Amino acid sequence: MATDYKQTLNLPRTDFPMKADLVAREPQRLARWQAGRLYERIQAARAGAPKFVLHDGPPFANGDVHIGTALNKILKDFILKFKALRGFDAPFVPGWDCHGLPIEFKVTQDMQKNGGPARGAADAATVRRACEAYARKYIEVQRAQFQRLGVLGDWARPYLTLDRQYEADELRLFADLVERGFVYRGKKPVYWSIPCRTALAEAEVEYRDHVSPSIYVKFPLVGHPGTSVVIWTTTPWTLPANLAVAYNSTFDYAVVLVGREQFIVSALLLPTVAQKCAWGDYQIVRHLRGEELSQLEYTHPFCARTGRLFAGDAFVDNVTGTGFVHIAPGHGLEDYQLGLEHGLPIYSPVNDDGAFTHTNDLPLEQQMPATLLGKSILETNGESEANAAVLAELRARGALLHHEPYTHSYPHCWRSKTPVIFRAMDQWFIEIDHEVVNSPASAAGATEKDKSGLGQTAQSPSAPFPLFPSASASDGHTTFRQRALAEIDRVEWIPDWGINRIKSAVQTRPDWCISRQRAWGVPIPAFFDAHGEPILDARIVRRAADLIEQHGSNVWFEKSAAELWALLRPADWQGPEAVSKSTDTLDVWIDSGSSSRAVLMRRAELQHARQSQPGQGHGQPGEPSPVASPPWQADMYLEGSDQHRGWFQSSLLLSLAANGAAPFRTVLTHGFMVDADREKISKSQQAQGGYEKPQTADAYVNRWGADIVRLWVSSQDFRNDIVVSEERINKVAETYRVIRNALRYQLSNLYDFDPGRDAVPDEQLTGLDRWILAEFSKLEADVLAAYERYEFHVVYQKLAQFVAVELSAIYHDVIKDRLYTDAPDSPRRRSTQTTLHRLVTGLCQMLAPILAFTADEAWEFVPGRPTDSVHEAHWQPRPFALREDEALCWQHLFELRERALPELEKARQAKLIGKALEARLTLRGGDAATRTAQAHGEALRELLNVSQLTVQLDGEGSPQFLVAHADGQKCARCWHWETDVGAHAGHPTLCGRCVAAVERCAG
RNA sequence: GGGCGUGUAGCUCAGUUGGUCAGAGCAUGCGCUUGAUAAGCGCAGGGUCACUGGUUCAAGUCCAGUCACGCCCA
Repeated sequence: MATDYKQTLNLPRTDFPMKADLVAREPQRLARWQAGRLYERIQAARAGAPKFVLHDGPPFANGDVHIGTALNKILKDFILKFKALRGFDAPFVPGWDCHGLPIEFKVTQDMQKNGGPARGAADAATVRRACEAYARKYIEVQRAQFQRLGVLGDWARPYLTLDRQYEADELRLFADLVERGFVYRGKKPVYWSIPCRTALAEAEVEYRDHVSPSIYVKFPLVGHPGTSVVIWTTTPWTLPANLAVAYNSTFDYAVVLVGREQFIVSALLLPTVAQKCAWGDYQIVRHLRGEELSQLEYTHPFCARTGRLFAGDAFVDNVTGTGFVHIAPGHGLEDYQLGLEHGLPIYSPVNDDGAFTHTNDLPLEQQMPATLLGKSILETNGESEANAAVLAELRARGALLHHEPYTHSYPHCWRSKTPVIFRAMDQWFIEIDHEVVNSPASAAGATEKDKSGLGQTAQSPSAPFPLFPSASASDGHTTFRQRALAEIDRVEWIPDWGINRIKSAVQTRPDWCISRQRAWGVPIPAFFDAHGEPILDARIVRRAADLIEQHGSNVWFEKSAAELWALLRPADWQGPEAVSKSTDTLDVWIDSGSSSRAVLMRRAELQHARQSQPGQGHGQPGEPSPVASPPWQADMYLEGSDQHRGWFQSSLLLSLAANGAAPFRTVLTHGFMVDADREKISKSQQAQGGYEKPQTADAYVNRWGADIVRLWVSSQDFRNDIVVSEERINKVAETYRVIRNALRYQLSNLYDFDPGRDAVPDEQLTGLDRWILAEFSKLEADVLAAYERYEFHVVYQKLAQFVAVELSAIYHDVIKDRLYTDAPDSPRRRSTQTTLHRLVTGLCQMLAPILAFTADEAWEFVPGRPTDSVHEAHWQPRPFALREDEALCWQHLFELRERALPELEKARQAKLIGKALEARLTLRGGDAATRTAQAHGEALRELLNVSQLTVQLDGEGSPQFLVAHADGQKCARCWHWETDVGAHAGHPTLCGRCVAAVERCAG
């Protein structure tokens, strides 16, 4: 009976499921990884191996993991898994950024909603405790979500910027900056809520319509009697702070005669201005180009001082106003920047209550008239005392040309709902152009550190590594900005245009305002003396760091100024005594930017061996060897390209200033998530209900599984934008199935293969097996190179195409016959099994960084696998090259295959044959390929999957194939058409080859 | 408005220094197979390489400009 013969075949069998069911099965594997401490096992196995340190940029501990954040972590995981697979010791210490406004804002909002203290009256310590609880809650949430993505790391010991030790190290780094003279006190305008008596952040202001007084004011020019420029403003109360007027150098200005006075305004805006100011009868005297205004000076309309005109092309527009913008550097951001450029005082004659006051920025006689003092800016019933008083002054002096109500969008305090003002406040700054010297900084801090005896101090940054090693100036005088730019050149930036981004960020950045009037942050341990003068001293900061390391930073907010001063005042203190403490916190970019000190230097597992070579990847041959890299310097930072101006910059500046070197050797950046229309996706759109697409990582993982998400991440060139769309992910899922099926096919044909017993040596492998191993070896080299360049999309493409073409369409298709029909232990079958075993082993390893779950799942089915998990394996590609003649032979055979397949297809269309095994092929030709075919007829027959092939060498000419139906009868076992079917009496339906196979089995 | 990027078949990507470079895989359509079967194989149709001008004997490949999108500034 024919069906019996099926039992004599070696049909594939495996428990490796065809259906992945990732959503259900991945969590089980994850649980096993965790129970078996996989990360720790990998680390232990790599102890002593060369280090590869990728330092995690801390995501904000707020909300679910966004798909964009998932992309970032997955990319990091690709690299770390790859490095570990290649034998590196590649630890991963994940981190979280915990402080900052979004959390404080949310927490205070919730407190208010829940009937808590209104208007932010809650004390800082209470708010801070709530903030910490909030951050810790989301750290837990995000930790689970990151782990679910298959990201391995030291999740039990992440770094948190709210950890006491972190905060302490951050302050120690800050103390170094203070000691080296980087930190100074200056002024900068901030949003200020008068009723709440507090500074507001951008996120805390809401824009609402508001009616302001719109006024046009004369500013008489010095040396041009009877001539004034005209400015327009909607905040009359800022006029006492006016120190300059801005024009646009690209505009055309008109000088117009009105009665006996001359006014200068933008020519384009003249008609509007003339109408507003009721210049019924005016004439244009002449035109001025913008640059002709640059030397002009004016007299303040009601203060005894003069000001100058400056170009402000960036913000002086030709749409509203007069073409002249009144500048009060203490009351506006653009004003502030222009003021800085021209060395104007950041003058802000408004006190905490929002009332006019004199300050010591200007001589008293130059400040506002006494009639204005004490007037409040805050509106009551739509009227502002300050505005009214200013208008009165202007009217009294005939300076007011026009006044009308004006409705526009204006920032309001989110809590009190009142209009906010922009007001300059004292702030701490880091001076970017600080002059630095080439010699190492004094060790003054170290002695104090030793004395304190509190806590442990992070590794000293100085010891064997000179500060600012990259300095080239011999005169010993360079600015810190120049040092930073030089250091940037020593870092490898991928993609290479990244260096432009970071350089322009460093080149153009202003001094770094590092103080915030917020509660949820690391306190700036400064005091004030009886005169309100600040006390900021490196020794005090270090003692505060020790205190905070012991008690947490809430100690700063809970203890009184006197208590703190008593604890922190150095014994030999000569300076003024403190009477109050600072309540400012550090900019959160100082938090995350300090991780070089608080994490890279702190954690033993992140240290490179001392004899560490200069960073791999940079340093050209022939170039003088640069200073050895410090052992704590990370091999890589990997974040979105927005971080050039963010974390990359803050980390670089802080580490260079305090540790003497950049914290990274290589910086890799990725693009951003965009949707199918290549428009950005954002959480806010989602929140507004306009977006139904889920944008949390979990939403994708729960629908497709982590491996599909990971494969999708790998499939696109992350240096550009990454398209997230259902269509795209479904395509990737399709590729996943193809890969999974190929693995399954390979595993299913190894059920009776024991590599120790059955493996066939290379030189005894069949030609086809040697061919695929050579192809695989090329793939391996390509994939390895792509991984090393971090081009995962190339890995994806190469792997997917290899699986689809070389494996599925060719090799796997062809070897079915030998695997199924040869005797189980025939040399030919064992040769092919040896090859499959090698392929599946290599594929699992190659796939492991990307398909973290699936590669590990398949690995468990590989006979004689060398390690328990694929992630513990050491991937060492085995080159396999064909001899030259062998390679040429296969090249010929595949050329012929290309010609034969269309002929077979034609025959199929003509209903001459169905499957290829029903065909008899005749090849006729005279070229080299045909000669090869004659010599290797059986190999070609097998490659074409036909039952019969005849080769006829015939003069010249390119090869031609003729298709006919195969001769003989179909063998019931192997389905070949053979002329010897029926020749054996015992097996009348079998061909000779099958008779042999069957009898061998039976015997 | 400025800086930095990106723009090749429906999708994701290859296309070194300008001259068979218009390719691959997937998807689609049409067949075949039913011993990888919620699988497998074959064949076919798809692109004026964003657009417009230049340089050149010759340009996805160099230059300029335009448009669209992204990031960062303003």
